[in-house]
Amino acid sequence: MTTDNNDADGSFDAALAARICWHYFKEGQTQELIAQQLNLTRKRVNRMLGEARERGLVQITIQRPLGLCSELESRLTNMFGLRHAIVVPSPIGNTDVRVLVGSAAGDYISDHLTPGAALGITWGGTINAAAQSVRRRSGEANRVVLLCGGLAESTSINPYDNASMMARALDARCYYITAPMFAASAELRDLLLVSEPVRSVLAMVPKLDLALLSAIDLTDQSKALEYGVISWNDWRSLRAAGAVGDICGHYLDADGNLVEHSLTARVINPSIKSLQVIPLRVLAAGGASKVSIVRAAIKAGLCNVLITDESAATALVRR
Amino acid sequence: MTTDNNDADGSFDAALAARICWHYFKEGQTQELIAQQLNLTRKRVNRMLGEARERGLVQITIQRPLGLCSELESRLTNMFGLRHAIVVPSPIGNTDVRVLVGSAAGDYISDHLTPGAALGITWGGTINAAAQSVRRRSGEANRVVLLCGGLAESTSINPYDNASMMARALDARCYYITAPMFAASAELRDLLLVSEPVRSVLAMVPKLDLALLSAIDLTDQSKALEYGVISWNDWRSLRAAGAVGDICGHYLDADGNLVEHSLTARVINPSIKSLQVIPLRVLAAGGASKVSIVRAAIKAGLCNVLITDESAATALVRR
DNA sequence: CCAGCTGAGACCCATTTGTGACGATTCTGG
DNA sequence: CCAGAATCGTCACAAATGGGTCTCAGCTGG
Repeated sequence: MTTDNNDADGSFDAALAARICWHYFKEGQTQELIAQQLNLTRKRVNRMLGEARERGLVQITIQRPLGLCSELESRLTNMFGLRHAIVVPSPIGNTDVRVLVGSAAGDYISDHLTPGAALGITWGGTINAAAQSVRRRSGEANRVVLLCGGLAESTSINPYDNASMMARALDARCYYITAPMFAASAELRDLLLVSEPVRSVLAMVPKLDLALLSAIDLTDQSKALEYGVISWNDWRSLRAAGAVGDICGHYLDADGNLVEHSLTARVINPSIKSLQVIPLRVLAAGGASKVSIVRAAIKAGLCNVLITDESAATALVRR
Repeated sequence: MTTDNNDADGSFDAALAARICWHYFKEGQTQELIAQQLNLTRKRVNRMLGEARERGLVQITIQRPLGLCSELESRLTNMFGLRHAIVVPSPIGNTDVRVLVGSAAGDYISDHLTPGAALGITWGGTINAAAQSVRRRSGEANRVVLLCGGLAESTSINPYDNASMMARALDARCYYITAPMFAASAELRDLLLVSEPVRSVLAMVPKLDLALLSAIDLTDQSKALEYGVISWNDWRSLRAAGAVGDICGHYLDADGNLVEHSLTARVINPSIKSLQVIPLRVLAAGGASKVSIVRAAIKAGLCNVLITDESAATALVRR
């Protein structure tokens, strides 16, 4: 009874969990019965089901289009000239909208990432959720490129974490920018950009097939602020300079123009141009706080596929 | 609030159902809360959730490989030289094994049917379940070809029904053999085989990319008998002639050889040869009663991908 | 016009599920 | 070997779920 955990995780019997999930979700049996048959306690079955869902071992897909949302989708597509728009219902409970949008993003990736294709990703809760809900595949020679530098201080959500999760789910080779998100000085940044291995990873960006981008906002609910990615001071001065958020380290104002700021000279990221030539630039962001930066990103040509939620979509199509 | 039912079905609000499913499965809210938010009764939400699952509007996928089964899978693959083998847990309740195997078959189709590809299918409960659980797609120019004739008397599961469901799920053009499964006489069969439109549909078969085949057994639990597809007399004489079942109307003995019988001269179906050249010949069949015919099908070169359940797989690898 | 049918909501109840408390068992580090 | 921690099973209970019945309104066909 070998349990080959290809997950880098010791204490979780994926084989057993999969079997339990099968009987529960596919066969529709009761947890009690499954426990009896498998010689487990009901409690155990219950917990493993929960854990399996959390780990994305069971994937639940809802047939699109999602009705009401599809009208918003076509209006977004037409209004902004997008390739695709996907709108999911806004949470009615206190669920994190990022999980929902991310889940839809994972589905989108699963459907549009062809074998052998290269995927660029950024970081954040949305991307994290996407990685969790992307359909597992193996042996399709995909590559994942992380489009930003790392954070030394491990927050709950770390770029390297995001990338590694996504790569694991896709059985992809993963390329990291081995540099901080913000270099200590502009000089250091310029140095790092042209030095290996950062240079060659950044050189991959224009050849990516698909980029999964997230939007960092600069509202007072900004996660970047909460996680301490940017200082309170930077937050204030960025806002003062007109920035409404950033895409992959490019700070934009409401019209999609680049904002100059002391921080922008220290960011280690792919150039705007190299992002703009990626065929599918998927921006996944939901919630009211992301509306401005999403609109800016579209204007800046950084997004031709939008995945968002109903509330943000409604705000976007107004005006 | 337009409800565009592209399903050929009046009384079912797919948009609403999708929204309910989203809040329930993705967001994890309670039926009560969803009902409140959407101004529905809890009962209604409950019923729509059930209906949505039945209609395959929500798809639940469990990350493969399914542990214990994966050992059986590799043994099957090696022992019979298959391209793939997929083994799902046998039902522990009184669930129909065909639904489970069919569901796995639907997943397989979803993963392996490339855009523009042509899919041949047969009929039966397994295929029905597969059609229900295949991931919906649209605009991918797939084609579905039904590989057998029809049954005039509408049983609960009719070939034309299966084909139409599958085609609808894939947004595919569907090609039917406009002839009975068994012609009234051998002469009529020969006539039909060379006459339009039967001839040209059969001519498509060798060019199919993927065939989803089911196995009809001749045990005393045979569904063919139950549904009255073959008479009790034929059943007896076919068994007496050594047949253990049929694949797409080709009756085989335990070693995979064709069985001669008065019935075989009246079957309207694609030739063995034309089936054998299809790159992916997926046989989906589970349960103890199918073991012999599955083994025969593999020997006859009618199957290079097998989807079955644990009990059948165990029996197959023994001996 | 009315008996009968159908579908939907209201209400009710048995089952199933999620979760917390508590005690037993195993693991771990000294 | 032992103390403490972590894990796991048992029990209990509240919440959530899935069916059932009942009733009523609207419609149907005679």
